Amino acid sequence: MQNKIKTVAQISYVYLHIDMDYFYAQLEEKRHPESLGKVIAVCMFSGRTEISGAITTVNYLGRKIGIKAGMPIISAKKLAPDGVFIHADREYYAEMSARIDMIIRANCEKVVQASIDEWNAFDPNAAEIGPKIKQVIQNEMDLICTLGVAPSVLGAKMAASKAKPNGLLILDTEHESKMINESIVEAVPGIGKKTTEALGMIGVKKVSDLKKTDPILLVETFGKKTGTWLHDLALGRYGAELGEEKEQEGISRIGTLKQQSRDIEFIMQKISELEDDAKKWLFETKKSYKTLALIFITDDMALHTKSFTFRNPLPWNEDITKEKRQLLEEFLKQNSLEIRRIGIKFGNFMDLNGQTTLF
DNA sequence: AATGATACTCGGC
DNA sequence: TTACGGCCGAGTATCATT
Repeated sequence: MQNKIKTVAQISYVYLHIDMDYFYAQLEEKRHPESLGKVIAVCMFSGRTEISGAITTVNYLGRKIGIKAGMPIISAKKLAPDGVFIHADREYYAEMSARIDMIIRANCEKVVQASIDEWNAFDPNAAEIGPKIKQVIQNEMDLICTLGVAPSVLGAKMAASKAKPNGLLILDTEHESKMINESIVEAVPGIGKKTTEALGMIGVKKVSDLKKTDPILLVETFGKKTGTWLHDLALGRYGAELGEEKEQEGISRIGTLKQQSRDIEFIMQKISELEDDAKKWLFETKKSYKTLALIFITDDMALHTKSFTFRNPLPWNEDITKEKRQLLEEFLKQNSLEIRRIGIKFGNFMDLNGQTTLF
């Protein structure tokens, strides 16, 4: 304890993860003061029946009584008969997200937006900047969020997960590896149900258990990429890079049919509506695409896709009636179930000379 | 064996 | 016990090419 002046190298707290708490529902709370003290859930209504649809986000009051994203609205209403159920307004959420993005960019050296309500950032002074960002978002937008600050991107993200809602957790190298090692493997982003189950079979429950696991076994079980990554995790090699901001790789629109159907004209009609909307985006962003896909959700809720890649990129206004119909007919030939929801996706963006638009 | 393209499925919010 | 949206990127399977 002699050397109290020793500076904990600030360079070790370089990454931030910023996560808006129950983002859509929090925004709607502000617009619906009558929801104060109540469950508020943001919903996507399919238009099929009065209440058919699913929950997108719910506040913590709702989560406490078991309402979750993805749940049918009718199930949620049974759990919270007095809850406030709001139509999703994605445009508004995107606007608010852009404002938060500006606040974060004004404060950090490097920023990558990870989703509509999540950011990763780099700054040598992350430990000082983190609390400040939280305060500015609170003051300027009246919104709460959770921040994690740590020596690695992974540590920052896991710190935020642990601290939410309305939290701030700053970890140095030692506490970061302690937190990660003591976590159950499922808490690590990138480890889902399947990997968790497979790890459980070889006796791995916590990240620290990975230390006792033969790396060769990990590679044999999970393949080179995942196996090596898991071994690195055990050794405390979390990887430091922030990654590059990625361009959007596709544009898709999905909708629910008024009733389930196998009628080609009826389905083609719905596809055209969705196509028009997606093409607006292609036009506005000046994208040409090489891949066209149709997305089918059958009566049993299973999702299927059929896609077609053109030899050359197509401009937004090129007629693709023939290809659409072909994909639909092919699907109907291979599947006997009725279609409940239908979608269209344009992807594999290129400029018209065939150069990729992604870096 | 590694790499890349394509088609398709899964999972998070 | 069922019920059920609309996106996105990541992951996986398969095949051709090197």
